[in-house]
Amino acid sequence: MKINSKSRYAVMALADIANFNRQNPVSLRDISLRQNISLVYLEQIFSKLKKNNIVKSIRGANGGYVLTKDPEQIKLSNIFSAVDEKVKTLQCKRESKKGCNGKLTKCITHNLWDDLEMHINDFFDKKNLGDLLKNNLETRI
Amino acid sequence: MKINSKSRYAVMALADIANFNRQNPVSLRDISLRQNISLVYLEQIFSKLKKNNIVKSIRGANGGYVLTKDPEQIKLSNIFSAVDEKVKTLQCKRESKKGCNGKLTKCITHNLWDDLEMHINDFFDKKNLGDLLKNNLETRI
DNA sequence: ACTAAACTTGACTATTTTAGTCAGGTATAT
DNA sequence: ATATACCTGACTAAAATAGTCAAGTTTAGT
Repeated sequence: MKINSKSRYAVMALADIANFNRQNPVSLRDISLRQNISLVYLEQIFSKLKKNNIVKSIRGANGGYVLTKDPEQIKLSNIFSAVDEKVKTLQCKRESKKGCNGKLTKCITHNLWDDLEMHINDFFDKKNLGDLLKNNLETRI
Repeated sequence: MKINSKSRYAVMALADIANFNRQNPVSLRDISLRQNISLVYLEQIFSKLKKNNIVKSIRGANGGYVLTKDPEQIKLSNIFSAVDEKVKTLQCKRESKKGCNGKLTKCITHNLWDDLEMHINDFFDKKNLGDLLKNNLETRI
């Protein structure tokens, strides 16, 4: 089980913005340098974050990105769904309360994966950007 | 985030053994048919489970595999470590309490991934094969 | 008006991982 | 004997990952 780089970078970049400047726009170039993430890759990621209304962009010289909300109001689950990170532990379809893989009964491990999925999603739903900043007051980059 | 097929199959197959017969050896062929998993793939998986002392094999005609312990004593974390499933949400090294990616401070999201990793591992440490069987008494395959 | 800084978009690609297959064994209950 | 079952390692097609590349558009500042 791994977190993919898009999600990881998205969280890092947003935390960087929140950490560095909450008023003025922060340019991707700065984030790229501070967090050591490819600029062009960041552009891809921020395009999605913008579409999902997590950041807004300010164009032109001295432009950049700003958070649309307080860090406390941005849940990790919001960020992940924006960059298409999916927690998917079940192979068979969740909707079919019974019947996996064309059979009549639920597969034997169905409830287990379902449980785990809820567990992880719950975690992401409870953590927000603000929590990250608190955690890193003394060790921030 | 996904569970890979080796881990998923390992859990399914062990649950199948526990569910189907706790005394006599269960052949991979039977598991393959019941759970719809490739026989040769199962052989790969069981080779690892055996090395890690989760099952023992009985060779020859009417042979197969038996659990080495009660289902209640086989934790999912045991199974996963046997088939090399790793929960790895951190990119940087856990050991370095400070200092990620060659920098002097922890990266801003370090504690978050660390937290998540513990969360998931904890879950796998608490669940055992026996729990699976209980969950599936009425809907077993 | 110009221009450099900054964002935008979509196509493309090398590498790695995943999810297996294939071939050719060895061991043993009946 | 021999069929059934386990055992091992090399191999591979397909998908996902982690980006790069090229060619823009927009706009703040001068």
